[in-house]
Order: sequence, then C-alpha cells, then structure tokens
Amino acid sequence: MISAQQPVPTRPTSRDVARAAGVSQATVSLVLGEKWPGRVSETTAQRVRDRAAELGYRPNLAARSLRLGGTRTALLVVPALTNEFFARVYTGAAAVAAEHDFGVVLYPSPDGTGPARDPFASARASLDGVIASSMAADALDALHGAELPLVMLDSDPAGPGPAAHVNLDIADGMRQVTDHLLGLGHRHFLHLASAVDTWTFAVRAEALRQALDPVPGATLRTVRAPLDVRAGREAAEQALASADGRPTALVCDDDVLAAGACKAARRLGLRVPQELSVTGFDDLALATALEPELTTVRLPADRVGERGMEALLAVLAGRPAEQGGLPVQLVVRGSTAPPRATRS
Amino acid sequence: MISAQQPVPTRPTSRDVARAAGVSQATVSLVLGEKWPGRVSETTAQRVRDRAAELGYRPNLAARSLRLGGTRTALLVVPALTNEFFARVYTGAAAVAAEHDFGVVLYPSPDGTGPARDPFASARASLDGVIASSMAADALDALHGAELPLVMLDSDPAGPGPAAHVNLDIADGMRQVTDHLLGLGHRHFLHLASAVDTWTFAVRAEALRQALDPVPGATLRTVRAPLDVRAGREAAEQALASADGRPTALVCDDDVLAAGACKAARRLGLRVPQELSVTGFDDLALATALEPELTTVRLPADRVGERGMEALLAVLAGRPAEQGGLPVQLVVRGSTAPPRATRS
DNA sequence: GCACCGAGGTTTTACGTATAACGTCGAGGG
DNA sequence: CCCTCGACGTTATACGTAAAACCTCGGTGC
Repeated sequence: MISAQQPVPTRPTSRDVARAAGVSQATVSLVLGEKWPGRVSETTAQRVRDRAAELGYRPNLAARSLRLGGTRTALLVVPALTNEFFARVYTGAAAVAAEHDFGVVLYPSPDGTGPARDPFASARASLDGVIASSMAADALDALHGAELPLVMLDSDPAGPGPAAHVNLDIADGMRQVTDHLLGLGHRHFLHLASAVDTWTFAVRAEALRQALDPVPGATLRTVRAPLDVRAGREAAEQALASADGRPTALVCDDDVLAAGACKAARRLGLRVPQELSVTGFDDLALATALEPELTTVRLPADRVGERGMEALLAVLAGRPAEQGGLPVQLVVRGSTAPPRATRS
Repeated sequence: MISAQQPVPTRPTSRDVARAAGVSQATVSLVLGEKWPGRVSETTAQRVRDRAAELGYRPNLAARSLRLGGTRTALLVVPALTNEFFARVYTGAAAVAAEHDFGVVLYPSPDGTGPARDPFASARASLDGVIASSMAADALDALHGAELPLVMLDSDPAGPGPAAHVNLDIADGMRQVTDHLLGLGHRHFLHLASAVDTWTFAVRAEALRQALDPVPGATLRTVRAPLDVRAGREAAEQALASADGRPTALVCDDDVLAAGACKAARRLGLRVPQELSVTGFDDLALATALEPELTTVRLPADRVGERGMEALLAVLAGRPAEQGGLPVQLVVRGSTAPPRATRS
C-alpha cells in the first residue's frame, strides 16, 4: 500500500507565485518589494500581484529577516502588563513603529516570583533594538549584556551603559504638586514613596525635599511601600495612626499608592480632602474611579512611547536621538483642599 | 584616502564558533542542539561549548525558524493591555509555553480608534498558532482567514471556524451571584451589562434571566454600557435616577462597570450596601481598592492562559484539546447586604 | 553598420541553521 | 584477512527571500 500523500497545507512561497505568474522568483520579489519602481513592466507586475493575492501569499518573515539581517522589530520591556501607564507607552511606540514598518513586541518583566526568564528567548524574534523601562530592574542586566541598541525610559541619564534616554520632567511635576499644596496652605507633609528604588522615584523625593526646604515651618516625613493598593494602605495607615505631628497633606509616588492612602484615611476616620489632602502621580483610570477623584500629575505616556520609538529608530539610523524631558501636568480634582485648621 | 573599515559588531555565527573550536559548523549545531546525545565525544562537545560561551554565541532565530519551518511562538490576542484579567492570562500562557520551549507574543487589539492593524504583521514573527480572546472582535476576521491553529478564549463553542475553545463556567458564576443576592432577600434587580456583544456577556444575561425567572415577584431591568468606569457610572446613574421600581441589587457584568455603579450610587446619595447592593465580575485589583470592597466573581485567569496554551500545544501535536469549563468562585465582600426594607 | 543603451526580465548567490548523507578509522568476529 | 560496525566527524543541502550581476533584444545616434 502506497502511503497516502499528506495534504499538508504548506503556505505558498514566492516561488509558487512565480510559477503561477509565469515569471522567476526574483521578479516576484522585485514586484512585491515595491522598492524598484519601473524595474518590472506594469502588466507583469499586475499579473504577479493578482496571483499572489489568489494564492494568499504572505512573505516568510523568518526568511526575510535572515536575508536582510534585521527584523524591523523592537522589544518593549515593561515592569508589568497590568500597568496602565505602560499600556499607553506601548500604544505610542507601536504607532510610530507602524509608520516605519516596524513591529513592537512586549516583554513583561516577571514580577519577582519565578525565575527571571531571558527576555530575548521569550521574545522569540531576533530583535533590532530594545526600549526598556527602568522599573524592569531584573531584566536590565541582560539588556546591557546584549549588544543591541537600547533606549531607556525614565531612568538616570547618567546611568551605566550606552543608551538613549527618554525622560519625563518628573521634578517639575512634583514642583507643581507642592506649589498647589503650599498654595492651599499645607505645611505638614507625608510622602508615601515607592519602595522600588529607581531614578524616577528618587527624583520625586529629591524634588519634594527641595521644594519644602525653603518653606519656614514645613515638615516632611517619608514612608515607603511596594506599589500596590494594599501595601499603600498599610503603610499609610501605620504612618497616619501615629499621632505625633499628623500631616495634612499626603503626597504619593503614584496613583495606586494614593488609592491605598485613601482607604487608609477612611479606615482611620479621616475625611478626604477635608482632613487630609491626597495627591497621586500618573493619572491612571483609577484616579477618577476613586471618590473623591484624585488630584494627580498627568504623564504623557503615549508621548513617552512615541519618543522612545523615535529615539530607537534614530539610533538605528546612526542619528542622534532627540533630547529633553517631556512636560507633565498637574490635574487638580477633589482629593485636595485647604487644611481645616492649623495645629498647635 | 581609503575608507575606514567599519568595525561592525556583527554577532558570531555557529561557523565562527566552529572555527574557534576547530570543528565543522555541523558539529557545533550537533553539540548545541542537545538532541543527539553521544553523537559527539564529550571532550569535543565541551570545547565547542566553551568557545560558544566565550564568543557569546546566540543562535540566529530567523535562520532556525527558516530551517525548522516553525517558530515555537504563539500569539496571544487580547482586547486591551490595560485589562488585568488578560495580563494574568498571559502569565499563565507564558509559563506553560516556557515549559515547552515556546514563546508568547502579545497583540493588543487596537481600541477602535485608529486602523485595526494586521496582528500578524505586527507580531513580526512567523507564528505557530494563535490564542485569542473573543473580546478582540476586530482582529477575529484576520485570525480565521489565516490558516493557523487557533484557540479561542471565552467564546461561543459553536462559533464559526475550526478552533479549540477554553471557557470559564460563567453561567455558574452568575448563578452563584443570584443565589447570594436572593438569599439576602433581594427581589428587584438591575443588570448593568456590557455593551460589547460577545458570548461571555450573553451567557451572563441568559443565566441571570434563567435564575430570576422562577422567583415569584422578582423584577429585572437591564442597561448596557461600554466597559469603562465613566460609561458605567453614567448608565447606572441614569437608570437609578428614574424612580419607578428602584432596584435593590445591581448586578454588573464586570468590576469596572461595578466601580462606575458605585460612583453613581454615591452621587445619587444611595449608600452601598445599605440601600443598594452591587456585584461585579472578574475580581480585579480594583475590586479591593473600592470602598466598600466589591462582592464579585473570581475568575481563574492564569488557568485560562495555561489551558489555552495547553490546548494550542495539543492542536499542534495533533492531539485533541482538553474540554470542560473552568470553575469560578463567588467572593463575598462588603458591597452586598440584605435590602433595607421591602417596598410597596 | 555598429557600438551603445535602457527596459525587462533571469540566474545566481548569500543569509545561518539543522540534519541527512556520507566518510574514516580502529576494533572485533568469523 | 576481510567484512562489518559503531563512534565520531565532515560535507552537502534545503529552508524562502532580496538583490547583485548578468543576459537579451529592439531602438538610436553617428
């Protein structure tokens, strides 16, 4: 018995298209590549295109990458998928990438638990470059090791390794927060800071300190917490419960911590904003889901992604990447108000 | 002047390793492939491995894919990155994938705005299969067109096209919700439903209807809203404001809508849960960020991802995929309570 | 009449890998 | 002593594409 011929539905190649159109494979490549206008007569070109469409031809990306030595693919390394900020960064990066026929693949840095896998193995595609958040700390070593063009987001411009940087003007954001709160009359501050130790948070702390330093009578305490609601609540609850020098303004490193802080306040019977003003950072959807809605700093996440991709493309083309921080904007909502009364 | 030789840092190939180790390229492949134990003597193998490590050799994935005709890469199509549920699906899928030396690449279906780009072009890698959420509606056509193994998540098992299905026992979840609320004494329900028209939401509506149908005196109204906090608030506010037959229980299709509903209640002066019980679906982080915390249905998102990847691997291996819905679990928190008083 | 040219193809090659097919050599059995 | 065989490598090839290099041929300038 003759073994049945497997009807394996293998995808058509450029050679199949060539055969169908009665031309050579090279001609197909010439036509579909669209890089050599006038190289092939329009009638032949049209015939090739028709046959390609009929057969449902799609170029084999692996073969193309192998030939071209590049993949037109960038890896975006983010600290966590859940993070809405980075979802918007991705959107911006993908938009710019698409304009240049690039793709963007995500690598969510694993969250502590489990072994930190190799971002490149995971991405599966050979990559042309990497855009990485400084918050994805565990993946950073591997990134510097690989000799790929690297763009760092929101990280210390003086950091190690050669890399382009795209930064937000975080310090200015914190200044806007303090200006707002000081203007309302607040003098006693609690800083609910991130326990994650990265540049972007260090800048917040420094800016806050510098803003309050020259203000007579101003006080500042700091507590740190991991970046989730529960941890934020616990840290804030503990800090606020200690009666000594109760602050009137609680400045949080991001909206998630602020959400935790609001819960803490409620549990302690402190009304926001009457007895405690709370501010966040990021302007996530969460900020308007809370009651009262959160006064926070809006970060242009999509612009970060756009600039990141632009910087990567610049590096790949051997051009210098654009410098300069991206502006941020305080959004005043219901979680801040003048302090009810000055204390003794 | 002679043009300076470009010191292009081209990555080492298996041939470079071979040269360094004094063997042929084939031997390098044999050693590093680890598929032919005993094929190469241990001393030679060790020498090859040492040189490979020194040179920092990494196999070119494009070449490997071209040779092997597969990429060991799956595409996970999700409706939106921000969605925490799908972030956990990804985690589960990636974990199972890693065990089988597979990678997972994400394609966030663009959110209406902008042209729906081609998921495959975007992914950039040739793909071996696709796992797709039914909520990523705009990408589905392209998926069925491509002749790739397809696993659908939370979609109609009787849907079009050949595909394996991984479903949650949504109907049972909704039954648990209604049992809970009926047990508390509620009889007048408002269903805040998703305006997105997919199987998973249709099942919720149907299960809710079936559960209330046999209950004497039970009433059910339905309003629909897009899946974001603001839309949920607006829809709920409008529905609750109309005085006629005010419900005591508000059943929401997911936690995000529930968050909107809570805001609506607050603005209308209805206290949750005393005057209005609210339930969600998904058990997102948001559920415990709200005050009171949300009674909701916990969905095993990571299991969905795991089963999805397992199903895809099964299909690729020609095995049948495991059937059966995944169990879900009601989590009772502070947003539900007995209705204050029965009405006329 | 012939060298030249451009238009419109074709042939050929290279990308880096995995593996089938093929040596080669020393040991061992008859 | 010859044949076989296993152990250990090597050579050759194919994957699908892009593009450089190369043909072919009719028209053109002189």
